[in-house]
Amino acid sequence: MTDTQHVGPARLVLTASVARRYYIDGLSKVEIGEELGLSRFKVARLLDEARESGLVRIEIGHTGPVDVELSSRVQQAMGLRHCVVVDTPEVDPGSLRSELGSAAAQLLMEIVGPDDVLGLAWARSVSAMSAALVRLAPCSVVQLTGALSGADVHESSIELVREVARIAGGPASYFYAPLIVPDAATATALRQQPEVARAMALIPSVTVAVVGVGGWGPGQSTVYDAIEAAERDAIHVAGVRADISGILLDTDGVPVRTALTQRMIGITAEQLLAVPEVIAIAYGTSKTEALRLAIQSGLVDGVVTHTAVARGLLDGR
Amino acid sequence: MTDTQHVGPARLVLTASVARRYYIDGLSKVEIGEELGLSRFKVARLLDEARESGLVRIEIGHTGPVDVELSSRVQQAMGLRHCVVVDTPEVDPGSLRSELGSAAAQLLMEIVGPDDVLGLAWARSVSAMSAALVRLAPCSVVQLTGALSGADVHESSIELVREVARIAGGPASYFYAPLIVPDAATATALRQQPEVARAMALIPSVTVAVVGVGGWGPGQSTVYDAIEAAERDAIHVAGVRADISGILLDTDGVPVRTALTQRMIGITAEQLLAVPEVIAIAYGTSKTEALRLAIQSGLVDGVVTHTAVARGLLDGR
DNA sequence: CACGGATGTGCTCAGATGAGCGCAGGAGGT
DNA sequence: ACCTCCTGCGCTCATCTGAGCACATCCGTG
Repeated sequence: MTDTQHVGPARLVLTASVARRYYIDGLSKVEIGEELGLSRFKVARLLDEARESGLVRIEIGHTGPVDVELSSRVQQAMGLRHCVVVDTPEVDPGSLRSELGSAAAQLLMEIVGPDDVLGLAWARSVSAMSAALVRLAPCSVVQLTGALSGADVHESSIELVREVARIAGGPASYFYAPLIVPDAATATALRQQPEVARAMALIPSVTVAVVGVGGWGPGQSTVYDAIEAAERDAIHVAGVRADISGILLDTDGVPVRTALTQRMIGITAEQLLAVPEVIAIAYGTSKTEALRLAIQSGLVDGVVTHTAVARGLLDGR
Repeated sequence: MTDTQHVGPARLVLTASVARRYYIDGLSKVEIGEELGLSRFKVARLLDEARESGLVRIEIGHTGPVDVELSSRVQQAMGLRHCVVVDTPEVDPGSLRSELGSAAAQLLMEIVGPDDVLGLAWARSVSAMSAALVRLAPCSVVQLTGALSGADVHESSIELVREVARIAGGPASYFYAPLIVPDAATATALRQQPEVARAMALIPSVTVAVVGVGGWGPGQSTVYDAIEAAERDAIHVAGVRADISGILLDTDGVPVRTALTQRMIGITAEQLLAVPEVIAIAYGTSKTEALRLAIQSGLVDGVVTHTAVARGLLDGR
């Protein structure tokens, strides 16, 4: 109850001595006890007291741009295998994207080995990641989705795959096709093209995939931005709230098949689920709920994001 | 050598998770190992790494006005039984004195028990201490030195003893005599007065003494300020550099007998040495060296001072 | 291909540690 | 004075932990 009950300065200093000897100098409690003429129990109790009273503070700190402590909390809270939270005050989407791209690149460099098969979905953030990659284990690189041309896109899905494969020094599997085609028949036809079929046949062998995440709203998803208003609304009415590189998730994070699904060339929800390690990159607070759904879906095993989104994930619970 | 060698973010976050589970949540290494699928050795190594890399920081903090960490360091470095360092930016001697008086009072309230016999030397800082005393175990209080009248002194040595005894609720032993008399014969005569002799006979029974410390220079020692210039210089030439409530110490911290010694009514160096616990109050950076000598003399067992002096003590080594 | 060094991992075993228990001394009520 | 509660202390025993060792793997070199 009385948390700040009065303790005299002599005891305070004694406690500090014990804490310093233990935590800073690394002595054992027995040694401290012998040195100061205390029983080891007394030493242990003083140490407990020191921590409870806040006399010793233990902090887990930043080392560079990633907030490891927050990363760790999000990882645990959301049940993720990997989580990297970049601590940045940046709000400009472009700068944010390149910072996260860099962090994702570092993560990839660390976790991808020569026996892995790396799958890349098309997303501006994945593209930003490739720009920050400086080396990579010599793994195969597989294209997961068709490309989507946009105003600020200088790289196509194919060029993304080829560039990453070049850095890795491994084989690349790619195909020329758009992510969205006008009708299901065209999609079916495209999928059956030998080149496309051969590339997509490799998808089940992918061990690490990198995908983007967006909400179902303007500016949050390149898919949303690429289709007609009527279809956007229909899909929203169907409950879709998030988009993982073309895979649409409803309000419960469950993948939804829509008319649009038929018209897309890329990895399916089932296939993505089968990938052992899926890393999602998400930036901008407006995507917080989309990211939550993506995690909830079980499709995503790792997340690269920034402080504001990470806080949102934790607070929303 | 390469202290900041490159470690990937995934490992960093894993390390942070382990550190959080261990230091914040208080799990054992075995539990963490089971939870994260690591051997307990791996967990231990990650924790070592975390501390070495500075990812976890352990700080011993301030609680109130005393800098417990610095206190503890000074205590250990100087081989003291007690040390209280008040963290204050204050430089005005009066304010400093009252802050240290308060700290010394708290220390005294803590360490004095009913079986102790408390001896008080005359010093402005000891007077400041009495002003901050709010309660005390019912111990005897003994006057150690005669009084010295000064410009800013409202309390005599006698009043000091009586006031502290009143707060403690114990018997007081005091005598009416000045600290310095004109000649040795007067001093001898005074010491033989029944009242003085009776009071001073109690000095050997003192278990805790509080004294002031000054350097041998203007404004640092009330003794220095109270005598003639010629005598000051002679004593300085004799090597005296510090003054513990009338006991003069040379450049090696060894008590020196001078002509002045004969003329003082108060505790002797031998008697002070015999007191189990002598607490010295010292403030002002100019007294740093005097305090060091006082500690070196072996007469002083506890110190109450402020940050600047404490730093000086440590750095001077 | 053999080699040595560097690195990462888990094992053993002695020593350190934590949880809970019982005891002693003091405070306060009757 | 007596009792009881409460706090602080050290003990025991089962568990945890650290230091050092042995082994596997990787990697560049001769």
